[in-house]
Amino acid sequence: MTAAPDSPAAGRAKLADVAKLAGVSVGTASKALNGNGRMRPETRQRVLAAVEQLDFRPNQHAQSLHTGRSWTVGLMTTDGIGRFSTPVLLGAEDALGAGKISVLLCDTRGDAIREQHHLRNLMDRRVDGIIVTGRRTDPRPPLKGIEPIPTVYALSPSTDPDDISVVSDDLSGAQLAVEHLLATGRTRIAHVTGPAHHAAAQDRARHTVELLEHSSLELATGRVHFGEWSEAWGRRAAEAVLRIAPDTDAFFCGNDQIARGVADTLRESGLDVPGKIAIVGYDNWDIMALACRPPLTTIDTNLSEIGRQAALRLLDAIGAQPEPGRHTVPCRLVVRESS
Amino acid sequence: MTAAPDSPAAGRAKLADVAKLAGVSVGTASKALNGNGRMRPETRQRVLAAVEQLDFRPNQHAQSLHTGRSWTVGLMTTDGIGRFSTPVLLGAEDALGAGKISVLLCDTRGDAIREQHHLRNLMDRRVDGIIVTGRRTDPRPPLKGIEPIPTVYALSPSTDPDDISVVSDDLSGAQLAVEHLLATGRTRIAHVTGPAHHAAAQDRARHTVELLEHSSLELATGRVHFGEWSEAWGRRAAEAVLRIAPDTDAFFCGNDQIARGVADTLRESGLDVPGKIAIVGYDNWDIMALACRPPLTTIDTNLSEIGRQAALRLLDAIGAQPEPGRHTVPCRLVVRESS
DNA sequence: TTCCGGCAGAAAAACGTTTTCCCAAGTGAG
DNA sequence: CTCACTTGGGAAAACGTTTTTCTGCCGGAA
Repeated sequence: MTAAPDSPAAGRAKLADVAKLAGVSVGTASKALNGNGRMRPETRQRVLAAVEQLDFRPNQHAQSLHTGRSWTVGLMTTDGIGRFSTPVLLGAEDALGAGKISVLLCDTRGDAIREQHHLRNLMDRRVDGIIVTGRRTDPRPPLKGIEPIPTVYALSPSTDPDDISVVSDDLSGAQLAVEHLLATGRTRIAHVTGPAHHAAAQDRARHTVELLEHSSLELATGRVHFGEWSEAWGRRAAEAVLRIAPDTDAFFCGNDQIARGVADTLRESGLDVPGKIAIVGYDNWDIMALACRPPLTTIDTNLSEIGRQAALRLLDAIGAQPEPGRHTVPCRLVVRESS
Repeated sequence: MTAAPDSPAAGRAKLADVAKLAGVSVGTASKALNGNGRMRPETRQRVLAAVEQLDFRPNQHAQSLHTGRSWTVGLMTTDGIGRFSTPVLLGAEDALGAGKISVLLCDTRGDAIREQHHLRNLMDRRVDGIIVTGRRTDPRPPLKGIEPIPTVYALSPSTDPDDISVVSDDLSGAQLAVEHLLATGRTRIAHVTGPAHHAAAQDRARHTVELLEHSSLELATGRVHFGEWSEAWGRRAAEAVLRIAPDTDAFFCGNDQIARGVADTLRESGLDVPGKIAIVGYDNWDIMALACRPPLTTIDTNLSEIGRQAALRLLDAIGAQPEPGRHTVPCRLVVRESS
């Protein structure tokens, strides 16, 4: 039982088949498809009809071999695909998919050997570009040995200012939080956040202090409480803050987990949130923010927008219009019941 | 200022360059590289040395064009890249990366149009295979129109039993939980889980009931408590259970969020966990399980192992050794302080 | 010496496009 | 009626491999 001559099982149609059916040469068929060259409209129609009839789809390997473009970009993530890189990744995939570009996923697990390995692989595949995303906002050293391949760093900027980076605007985040608290009448604000050696913690803390100074205020406890990005730390820190400054009327927390820890301690201490004390988190991690009692007011970092912009800037760079430097994406305030 | 003849900037070396440097023909150089054909060891060495010197790397597009293999598999995820698909995806990427195969990421966002679009794209790229992963364990209809491309369904099995599926073994999960509770002396066990229309909830509940019957026991409240996969539901359900059956001595929950909700209610009711009541969750979602007070004993579904196995079975299928059917991956009990 | 077999390596075909170059026929002007 | 141009379309080169086929050459046996 052999397949009928024009059955799909007879193997993918190639351009030569299309040409034969349309009664033209391969070259002409190609031109008809791509709109190049000049020919009678009627001829073009014949080719297009043949394409339709045979369900022809060009072989991308042949195309890529000839043009040198693979219509593929590599997406390197250095920390598994965590809570942070995932939205970035999806944003990028979305923006690229619209342009017929596919995403090759590479996870380095934070391992330099693996990173180098993936890099070779991407270069062997002649990817058109690379997006690098990391776990946190701390700057990272640029990829080495990718001379001619356009690259964009998302979330974690490159340490080289001549590279293209797209990052979250921590200043706008701190600003939204502080201004929101001030606008709702809070003046004795405590700041509890992650490890001091994380850029995210450090930057947000600095901005917070400066913004308060701008309004002639200072932190309720006189200092920033650095710790971990965990609920447990939030709980401990809340106790400490209340001991040092019982009149605190707001907590601005470095992330939603800390905020939730704070909320738990306050609730269990019988302190009304938001009646007596307001809480603002950071990240808008829905699972955390919504499960919190009460649901958290928080700062959304627009991660998928960061991914989208990284993709668009990569497209620009591939098109030879790179805009080097560090580009920021503003945050968004999400008001819920904790403030 | 032109680049030195053998500088990397002089453009990628091609096999012809290698051949010229080694003083052989391209064909011979190719054979030397791939270990095919016969030749004097010395000749092979000369070629290899040239490869080294020029840092030659074969053009994958040319290879693929000729061999018809792309050394690429598509990974279709139907629900963004959520908490469930991510580990599966990483497991698969890991297993495939070892075999020099790269992963093309496609997110359908649950949209059929988008799914079809990605499918065309994958076929145009002549991927060697496809892995499909979904949000939950509910079966899904098979991909349409991929006749000749090997496909494996991970996490969400295909409704067609002749397809290859790799899923989590809900029976083993329920078994580990129930046997652990029985072994630690609990006999009045309540089961709180997600929506009744989710296969995961339904299956685990059924197995739980059957396992208890096996030990001549029944559920503390006489029935399964279906609801949502949320902490809020866990909190409400715990109250209900305690009202109906105050002598309940253990909660087996359908996921870690529910378990955490239960834990919160119990703690706030002054009931000692695990002294008076034990709690077992499901999923081993570290963020939830560890932040819970006390840290949760829970069932780990080995998601990354599911991804790994899906990849291996896909490799088999690509190698023309498919093993159709539904393959299960057993769960693992993680004991912490809640039991 | 002649033949045959085996071996090293060269030459060429093939994979499926795109693009450049070229030719033939038609059109208009002088 | 020719000449120069334009226009439609064909032929062929190119992309960089792999694989198959082919050609000398050498050694050994008759």
